[in-house]
Amino acid sequence: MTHELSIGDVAERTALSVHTLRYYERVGLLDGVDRASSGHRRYTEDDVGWIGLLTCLRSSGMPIRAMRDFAALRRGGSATAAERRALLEDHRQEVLARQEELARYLAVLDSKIAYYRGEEAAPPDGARTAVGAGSAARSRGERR
Amino acid sequence: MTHELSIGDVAERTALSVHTLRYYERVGLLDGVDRASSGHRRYTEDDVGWIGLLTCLRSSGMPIRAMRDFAALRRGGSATAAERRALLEDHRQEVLARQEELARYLAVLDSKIAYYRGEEAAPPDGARTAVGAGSAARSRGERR
DNA sequence: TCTTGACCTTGAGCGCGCTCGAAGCGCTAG
DNA sequence: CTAGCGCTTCGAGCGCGCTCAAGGTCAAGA
Repeated sequence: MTHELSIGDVAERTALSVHTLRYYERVGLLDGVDRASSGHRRYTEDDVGWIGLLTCLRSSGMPIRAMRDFAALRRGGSATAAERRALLEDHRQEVLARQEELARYLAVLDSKIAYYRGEEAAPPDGARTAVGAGSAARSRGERR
Repeated sequence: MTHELSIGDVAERTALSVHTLRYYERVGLLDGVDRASSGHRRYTEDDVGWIGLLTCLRSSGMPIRAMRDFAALRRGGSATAAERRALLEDHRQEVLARQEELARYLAVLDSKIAYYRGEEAAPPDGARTAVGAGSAARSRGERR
């Protein structure tokens, strides 16, 4: 009764486009998706679950490259469980760091907004108000 | 005594590259940067403050396009204060929403990690664990 | 005097993550 | 029978935010 899912079905359920699903497969995030005799992809419930996890990683800011590594480990089976866990824990730290960073920016925004409300004194358009600047330096791209 | 700053000085102080500073000017985020007789840019402390605010907006996920709008309003002087405030408040909401979203993904990650610790039962690699899926649908690009 | 280096402009290039166009096949409803 | 739709592949294209290369000017130090 597991009426194997078409790419369109999966697109609907995961809120990804069929384009993106095919793209994810191309770049190595999804492997071994079954095919019907017609050549059409047939996804299992497990595939959908895995795609859900991928979406969680992606939407929380993990780059495709790292997701690919994670997918590769998964291919390696239970022997790679510790590595996968480590990867997830690293990512968890990134997410926490990002949250904290956002909190700091929020504080800046709040003070700016307060200034515009005329409830607080602040310099004309944003001197002094900036976050550390020398603090968190380089990189990363987030998404959603 | 306000020894006007060169682009290199500002790059150092803002942790942006000189390329980025020139790019920001090109796309309309910074206007009317003074020039020395040599044609070299000379930034004021106020410029540095404004760039700090821009960096805050950018790093908290505001796209360049919206920043451009904000810069345009600023050009409009005090008459646009209310609009600028509204823009900042909208952005504040975005940041809050993003934080909450990250919190949800964090919960997923935590349960996955717990599973890998063998402390919790979870399906083989991520069925069922996904966030709402039909919830927050489209868009946005974040950064840092 | 010569060299170095920070600056200038213009325009091209890049990495990322999709997104789409073209051409074609196959199932199903009318 | 045929129209239409959803699927297939392959490769190109796009939006974003930088980033860099080329070629030139200028000013200070060895």
